[in-house]
Amino acid sequence: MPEGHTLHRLADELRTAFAGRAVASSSPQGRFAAEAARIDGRVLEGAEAWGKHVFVSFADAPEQVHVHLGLYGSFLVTPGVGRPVVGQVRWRLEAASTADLRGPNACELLTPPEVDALIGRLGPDPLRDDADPERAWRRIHRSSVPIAALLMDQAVLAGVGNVYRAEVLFRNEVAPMTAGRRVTRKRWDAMWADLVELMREGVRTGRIDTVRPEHEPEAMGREPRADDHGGEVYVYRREGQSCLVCDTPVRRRVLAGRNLFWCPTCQHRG
DNA sequence: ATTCTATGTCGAA
DNA sequence: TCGACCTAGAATA
Repeated sequence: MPEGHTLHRLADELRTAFAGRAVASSSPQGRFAAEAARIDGRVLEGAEAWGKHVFVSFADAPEQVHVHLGLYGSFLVTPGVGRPVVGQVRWRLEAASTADLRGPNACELLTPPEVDALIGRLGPDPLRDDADPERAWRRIHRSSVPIAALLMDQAVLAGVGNVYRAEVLFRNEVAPMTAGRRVTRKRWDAMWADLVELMREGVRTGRIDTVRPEHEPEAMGREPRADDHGGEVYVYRREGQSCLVCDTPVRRRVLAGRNLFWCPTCQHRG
């Protein structure tokens, strides 16, 4: 379930489990075998997330392993070593703990210039202290592209995915098809602050919860719902169900190949 | 048993 | 705008 919070959480887990330790590195599936062998036995130095990308570094090695989970990748860290391999494991790290990477969009060794180039293509990440939201604003405020598409553009903002996109638009009452240039500065500032808060909470809890206390089912006299993405949300994947705030049926449309969910009543601002 | 779907991204048409 | 990538679990038959 990879949006930015998942990757920052993963970087934290990898550091906690492996930083400062010599790690066994292998590719049970074989597709990362040659690269994994080059890392084998080295001391893992760090792991860091930029948007939806994770970079793992090793002592005495200039190259870093770049991992991108894509739509269905997973990187599971569990205690203990020597566990039998189940299914397709692209990369396995072992040192007291075991980390199994499956189905990634990318798992590759990158040179320092390649890492810099990749990071250079990314917009500010709300989860990073060094993020500069002004860079995102400069792109947004002179764009005719709908704000819903801009939020998903990793060159504009790094780490926001389909759930945070839908939810931050809802929480700030912004109509998704509003052109970037029609979004006010005040609204953008509020959306950025909201993303920082929501995504930090996501890193803390490992799930995406966006519903404010006053709109929780209990407060609204409704039955609690169990969402299949593991959190509580206003509109994401709630097509046809009534809006938690105004009862209007939640709408869905496909925008740039992705499902966009919104409440046509609550979301009316630019 | 098979088809479908997904919180993502790239490159060709 | 579309298919490809590539995996696991859920839904359908």
